Amino acid sequence: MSGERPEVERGGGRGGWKQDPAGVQSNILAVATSEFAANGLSGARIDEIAAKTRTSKRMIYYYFGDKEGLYRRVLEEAYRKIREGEQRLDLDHLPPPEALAQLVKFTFDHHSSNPDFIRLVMIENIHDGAYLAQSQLIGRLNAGAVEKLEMICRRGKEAGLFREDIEPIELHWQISALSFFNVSNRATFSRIFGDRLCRPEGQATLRQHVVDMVLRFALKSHSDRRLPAAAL
Amino acid sequence: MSGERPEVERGGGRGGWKQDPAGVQSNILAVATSEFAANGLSGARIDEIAAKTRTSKRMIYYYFGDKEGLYRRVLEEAYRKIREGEQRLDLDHLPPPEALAQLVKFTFDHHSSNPDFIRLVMIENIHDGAYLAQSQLIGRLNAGAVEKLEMICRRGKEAGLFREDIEPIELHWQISALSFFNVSNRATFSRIFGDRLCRPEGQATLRQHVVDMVLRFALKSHSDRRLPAAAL
Amino acid sequence: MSGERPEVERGGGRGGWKQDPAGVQSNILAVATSEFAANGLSGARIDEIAAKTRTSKRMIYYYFGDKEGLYRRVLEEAYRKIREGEQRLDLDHLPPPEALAQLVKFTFDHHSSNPDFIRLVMIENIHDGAYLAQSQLIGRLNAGAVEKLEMICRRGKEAGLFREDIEPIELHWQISALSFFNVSNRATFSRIFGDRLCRPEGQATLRQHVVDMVLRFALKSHSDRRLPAAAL
Amino acid sequence: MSGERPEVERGGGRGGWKQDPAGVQSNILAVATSEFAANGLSGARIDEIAAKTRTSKRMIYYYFGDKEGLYRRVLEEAYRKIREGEQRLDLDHLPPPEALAQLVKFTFDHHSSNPDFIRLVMIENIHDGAYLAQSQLIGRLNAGAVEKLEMICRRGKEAGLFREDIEPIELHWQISALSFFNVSNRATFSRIFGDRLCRPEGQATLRQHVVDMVLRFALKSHSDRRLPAAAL
DNA sequence: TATGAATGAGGCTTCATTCAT
DNA sequence: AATGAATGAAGCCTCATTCAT
Repeated sequence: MSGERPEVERGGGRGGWKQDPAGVQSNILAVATSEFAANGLSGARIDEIAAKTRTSKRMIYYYFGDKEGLYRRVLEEAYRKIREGEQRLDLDHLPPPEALAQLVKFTFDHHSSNPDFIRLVMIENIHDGAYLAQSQLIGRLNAGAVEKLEMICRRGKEAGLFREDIEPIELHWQISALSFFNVSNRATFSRIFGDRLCRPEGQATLRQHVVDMVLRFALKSHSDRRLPAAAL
Repeated sequence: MSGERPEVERGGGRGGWKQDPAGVQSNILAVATSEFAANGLSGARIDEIAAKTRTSKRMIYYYFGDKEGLYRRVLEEAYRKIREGEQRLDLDHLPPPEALAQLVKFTFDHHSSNPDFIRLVMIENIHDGAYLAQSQLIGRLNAGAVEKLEMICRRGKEAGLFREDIEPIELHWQISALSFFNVSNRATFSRIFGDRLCRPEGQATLRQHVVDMVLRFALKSHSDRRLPAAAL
Repeated sequence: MSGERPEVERGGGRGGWKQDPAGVQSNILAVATSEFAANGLSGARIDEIAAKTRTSKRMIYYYFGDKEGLYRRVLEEAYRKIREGEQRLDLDHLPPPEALAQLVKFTFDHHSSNPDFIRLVMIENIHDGAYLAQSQLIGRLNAGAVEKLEMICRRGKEAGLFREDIEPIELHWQISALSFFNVSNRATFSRIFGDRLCRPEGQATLRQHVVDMVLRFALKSHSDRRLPAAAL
Repeated sequence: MSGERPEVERGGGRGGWKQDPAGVQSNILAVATSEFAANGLSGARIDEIAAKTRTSKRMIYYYFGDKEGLYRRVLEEAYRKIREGEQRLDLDHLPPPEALAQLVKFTFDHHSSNPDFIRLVMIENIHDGAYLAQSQLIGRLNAGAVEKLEMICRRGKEAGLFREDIEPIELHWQISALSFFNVSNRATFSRIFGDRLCRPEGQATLRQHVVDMVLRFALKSHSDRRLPAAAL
């Protein structure tokens, strides 16, 4: 997300990016994404965004109407790219516990590699999700976000490996919480408790333990098998 | 944190709050806390804060220097109050698993009841923890933030109930992640997946499952007991 | 400098001065020159400047960035105009003593007719020349400021009329001192000693005596001719 | 002037400078002198002055009424000290040309050693001498400022050494101009033409040449003796 | 004689946005 | 499809000064 400017290639060697509406727009969006991610909605500056763009401030208004319109589009694009990434994951051929472990690892890594997305979601939450609510696109996109987990859970329960009371959406909540927090609160956490958990070894451990945590929660244990579910 | 104005009692109904520097300052801080929590550092307006205060804009600068100075103090006070709340929790008399469960529940509830604090931490993370880094106070305060967990872990391991490779700081990370996300991402999560998990019953379930998750992670299971620690 | 507004002609009476960036800028500069000259850098008010302009306060920031940026440009323009005036003086055809006399008279008159320039230089000196130091332009402009004196001195010495130890730069210092002080300290001097020297007759005498002073200093006298240079 | 705080000795070792109105006032004046000299009337800050004082801002108002009142007193004190210094010069026993030379050297050095005074006069000129005009004290003080020159001129003319048309007040103007400019315009002059004339050797030369210049102007030369005065 | 607390007015600057072509 | 010039509104902050004891 951050710094990504695929459209720079567009226009070839003739410097002819003018008259390339799509290129101009995606250039603006790329710059705006970094700026909003870095500074928030109110903290980002249209002038700053324009300056880092290959066009002018005027074009931002031309294509996106106003600051909020630009922010909304940035948010939509961010969700779209993230969901696209998730789609590429194929877990159907794995045994359910393994599939779940892979999904957790993937989520953890994916969040970790997309800090701008995380920051945009944080920012959107600061705004009570008001802009997300306005977007039809995001609603549609996220419908399929728990599909994979639903499939895994179903298969896990059918195989008698997963506890019966496991709910896909809650599992999603838990996996998200642990993967999201890892990026969102890195700054304050490491300033207070040191950056050991943020360094590569710490991250590897954390990642493995998040997998463990989710599996231990979802899988039937010896005791679960002997006890009624309500006992816990 | 939010809405708390202990100084309102001072001076009573006779308007005698003049010449009450401490009261004026804490009034400003209370208002500023809500405003910064609601709108972020750049989004908050000094004029707006001043208007909701019983004093004038000028006094904000008199006591706090500038907007960032006020924000820094708000952040400090927020951490101070939170840590004060945590201090009141006494878990030494409980068996380790029970103590851990209580700590998790407390954290979950505490975060849930202090959304302004959560928002301030989110905001501070958007700013890369830059203001937190400037505060000596917060550094000192948080030194003791994992003390309780250290005690619980030590007792749990001595009793042979906790896995030997459990680390207090990591446990703190996990508990925080799950409790923090519950508040921080409520807006986007519920707009995407519905608000079932946010409603009272959903919250109760989530809370119990967070406890479960942490305990299942920390406690030795039947299989752990039979296998060497390295097996996991 | 003061009151000069060449751009007023642009656009005529039809109000068509919009879309005339150069005109707007020079209008701002003209007004700002008077205001800074009258009140100093800290004493001048952007609001006041804007009010006397045909455009708005906003445009000042649009074109000059901030108050100091405007002041810097004012200073640059002031030096530029002064140096331009000096360039128009042609002294090569006069015998050296006469040329020197003309140069002194010109400087005396020039300073006298450009009190705003004098005040700006006073103000800049109060600021330790900090803004002048930032300007590349002024450095370049002043490179040629003593050229005329160098020529006169060379010719004067070659003709055996000027003392050999006369230095152009020092002569410039002396001429400047006497011409500058005449304007810069007029207020205090006349309030203390009366305004006789400031009235036309007084100024005429002063002017003539400044010429005398400089010539007596630069020219070989009867006694100089008979004595070795070191005797003085 | 600058940094001079004679009252620091007052109060002895008992730290008892409280209840020492005169000491407090002169402390304020000393600080205010530096600040006004450094920053001008509008540039100086009451807060800054107060902070560098051993009392509080409130006392400045207590003793001096307002900012302008303080400035006026600073100006008065500055003139008083300068004139006091001048009084100590005794030239009556010297032959007139020598006396004049001594007076010029003294003035040149005196200005050079009192840059804060020079700056205050520059600042006062920026304000058109308005505050000086309000001060009765300064009027009285300066009455005697040309007395010495009057005496020297009278003696010089009586001895047939000085030109008859030399006027004390004009001579004062010339000496002042050259000595004042040396300090007042040092910043801009040296930034434009290099600091050669400001370094010790340059200053020594300049000083000697100012003496020469004044003497050559005042003294009858061979040619003056032979020609009628009007010829020049 | 002295003072800590408080302040209205006005300063500089920035912001997202629109005008007019 | 694109743009240089212009802008009203509002932001943050500072200033000299006074209040009340």
